[in-house]
Amino acid sequence: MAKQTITIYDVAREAGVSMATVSRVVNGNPNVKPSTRKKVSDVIEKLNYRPNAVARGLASKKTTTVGVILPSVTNLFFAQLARGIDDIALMYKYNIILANSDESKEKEIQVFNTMLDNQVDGIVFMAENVTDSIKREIERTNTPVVFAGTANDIEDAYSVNIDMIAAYHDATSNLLTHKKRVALVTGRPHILLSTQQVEGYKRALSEHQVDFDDSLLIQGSLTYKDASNIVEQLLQAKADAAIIKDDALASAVMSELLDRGIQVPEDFEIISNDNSLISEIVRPALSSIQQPLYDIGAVAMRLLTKVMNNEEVDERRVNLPHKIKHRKTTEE
Amino acid sequence: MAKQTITIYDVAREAGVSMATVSRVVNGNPNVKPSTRKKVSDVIEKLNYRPNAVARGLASKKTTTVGVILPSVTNLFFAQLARGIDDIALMYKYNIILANSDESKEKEIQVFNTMLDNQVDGIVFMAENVTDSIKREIERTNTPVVFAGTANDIEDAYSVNIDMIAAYHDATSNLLTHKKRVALVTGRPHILLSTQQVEGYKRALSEHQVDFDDSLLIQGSLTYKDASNIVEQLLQAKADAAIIKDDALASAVMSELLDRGIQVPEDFEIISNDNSLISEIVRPALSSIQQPLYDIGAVAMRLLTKVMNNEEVDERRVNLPHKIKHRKTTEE
DNA sequence: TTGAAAGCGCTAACAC
DNA sequence: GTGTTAGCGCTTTCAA
Repeated sequence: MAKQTITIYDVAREAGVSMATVSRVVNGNPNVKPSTRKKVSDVIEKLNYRPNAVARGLASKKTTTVGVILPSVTNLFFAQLARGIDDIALMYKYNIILANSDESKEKEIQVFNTMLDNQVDGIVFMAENVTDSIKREIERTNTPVVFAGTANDIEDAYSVNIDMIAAYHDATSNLLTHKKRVALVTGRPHILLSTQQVEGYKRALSEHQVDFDDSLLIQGSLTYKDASNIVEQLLQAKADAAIIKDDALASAVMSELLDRGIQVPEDFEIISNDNSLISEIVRPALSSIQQPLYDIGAVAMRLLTKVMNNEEVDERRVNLPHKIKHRKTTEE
Repeated sequence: MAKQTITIYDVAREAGVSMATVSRVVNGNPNVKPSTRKKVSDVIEKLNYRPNAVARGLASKKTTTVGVILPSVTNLFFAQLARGIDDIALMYKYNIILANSDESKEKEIQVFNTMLDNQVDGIVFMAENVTDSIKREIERTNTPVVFAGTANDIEDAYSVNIDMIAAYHDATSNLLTHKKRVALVTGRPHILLSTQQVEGYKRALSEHQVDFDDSLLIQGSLTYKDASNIVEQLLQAKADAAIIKDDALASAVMSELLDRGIQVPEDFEIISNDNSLISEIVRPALSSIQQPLYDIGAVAMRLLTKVMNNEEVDERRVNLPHKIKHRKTTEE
């Protein structure tokens, strides 16, 4: 037997007031006499009334929920960002709809639109890169969108990130103090993120007066399963150090190197990029570019709350500080 | 300037039909003449009409969204489950609201109720253990709930899992073929999951005629940061093998062991339990209990769709098969 | 401080 | 096949 859903009308009747009054107490509207507030509250308690968020959403045109789109929950990089988003959302009493895009650009657009259908008040968007089609969707809607940890060059976009060029510049410079042939292993070429990383890398190179060597640049949709091939290329190119795009890949590469009797960091230094759990667990522990992942998520969500409330925001685009965390795969 | 939201009414007027007809074509109701279907579809296209899911939810009392509760997105174990859930939800056209409980039992109840407020059609619930208070909430609602990968002893609950007792029995037996002093590192005592794991462990022990030794049982809210303490205890107890509750902890323990010059697997064998990415990446690669995580999630979601549609389900409680995956931390 | 009433955008009988 | 209409449960003017 289905339990009866109890509505605002039931509460009103039972308390001997109008629906409007019940609505007011539920929403903390101050214009209610304390005694009637008490009376209504008691009835709410007694009847165990819970407002229907869907009806509320329809009537008020606000759902107090925000959508979060990320490539994959199993990707620790984005999962960390999600934590920051989640905490701040909770703090500002927004609900979260989290959706995987599964790294598929079609699904990305689909979940984006599903969120709009569900009348989310705003969206935090994360991806490895921003395609033109998703750009178009974002422009078409009035729903505010902020990018978190996602390279983008959209003029007036809300975005929080680190200065990726500077980060890769720093990592490269670090490596260049002990090593001669520093390789760079990034994601697919032509996407903005890779472009930025390569740019930082090249800047450091030229500062140190070393010529860019094409064979030291390895790019692609690489996962840890490609480690063996990558090591092959690295060795061929006589690399003695590398910056590697994520922790899983970096540790796989390191293991492969170790298996071949190459000492890390003596013969080969590594700087990774996620600074996830993995970097601490493997031996030797991975030195890593340290992005304030949680903070990026948190700041992005905070920014979104401002936009949703039409508050003034001074900077649409914020860069948070990064560091190079030296663990055991770089020399002192 | 806000773009005008266009409604079903606009489409109806423009197409010269009634709202009901528009509703019918939007919902694929067959009772529409092809020619008018075409006409309406064209207008929908032209006006770029998108149905408001909130209004639909209110009118139909179905939101076609399901809630997914998990302890943490950064926990790879649950993230894997979430993937399976997500894929099947997509297949059956359900939207997902995913919420972190942050391993807090209060937040767990809060997100549970928020989901009910939002009129989800069903919930997939994941946690390390099921408290009485969440049990009570689940009983209070008519919204179907299925447990995925979470130990529970609720009589008539929908639940998909592995046979944890058997899994730990198998792991222990395996270890016992080469080693004498097999330790067990589990989560907090007194929760059902740990109880099951200990039971499987003890069964194998007695089958192999070895007495249970209290000092070989290490329990608590352990994370990889506790590795050093755990190794201390392990060594003190003269353990030469261990089953360890998750990959992060297992690899941290292994690193600690290695640091102390103890050979794995020669001097010490390890079986881990998540079978995540981490187990493949670390060296030596972790042998592990292999749970069909993705499948557990997928089957749970499939089960939920049946319950939501009032379809017959023959088994409320399903156990999926597990395996012991031998990598490099166990002897052949 | 409170209530009446008109929607929010859609679905689902029911009638034609 | 198609249209009419009464809600779904709530918020929000507006008036009192």
